[in-house]
Amino acid sequence: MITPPDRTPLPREFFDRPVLEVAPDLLGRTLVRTTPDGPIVVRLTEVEAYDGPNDPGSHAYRGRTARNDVMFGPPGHVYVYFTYGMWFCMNLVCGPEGRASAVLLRAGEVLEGAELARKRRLSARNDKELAKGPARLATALGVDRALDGTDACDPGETPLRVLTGTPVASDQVLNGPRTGVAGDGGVHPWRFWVANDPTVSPYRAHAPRRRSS
DNA sequence: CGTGTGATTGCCT
DNA sequence: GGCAATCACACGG
Repeated sequence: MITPPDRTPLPREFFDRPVLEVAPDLLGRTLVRTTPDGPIVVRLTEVEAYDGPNDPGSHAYRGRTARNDVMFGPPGHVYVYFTYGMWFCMNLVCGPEGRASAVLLRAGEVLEGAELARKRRLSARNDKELAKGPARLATALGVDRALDGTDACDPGETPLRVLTGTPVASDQVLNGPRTGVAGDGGVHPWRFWVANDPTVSPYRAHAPRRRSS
């Protein structure tokens, strides 16, 4: 018998903890994106931790700027950034406030609203690919910079929130090097994913760009 | 299946 | 000016 997922929103205290505690604890949780056309619901299967100014892989490593401002704010808020000239990726800010740590949401399994996600992810060959990768996840959910700084723990209307869901047992959580992170930041095994889950994105080591002629 | 490369813009040095 | 917390597609085995 299948236990229905718990639909209680995660409180701000959940995120007001060290990012290395929060990141694995997010796996299996339920991400809800509210759109005018209806909700899109995703079960989180892959995340990465970024630990503020002490982490060379973090956007906050070189201090506060206009882009990463939200990371330095209170936990439970959404940090969205634009990258490679085309894509958005989303994070949830963790505690303590001011440390500028955050969890990058990298992949998930679409539980509801797959038909809405498919309209934004026309190249997806099947439903497992709808949110397999951080930019794909953001695209599937219709997340862009308009959501940067929004509060995922607001008790009222929120475009994005996280529910208790059914957290993954710790022996089903694997970890390894972060994807696409260059230099010293690549040494930290701060990518966390659900074992044997087909919606987890393939690992890609960081590849420096070559000059085109 | 794998590897290689072009796309495209904003950010930071 | 260099390059990024990426993706899609082409091509070869």
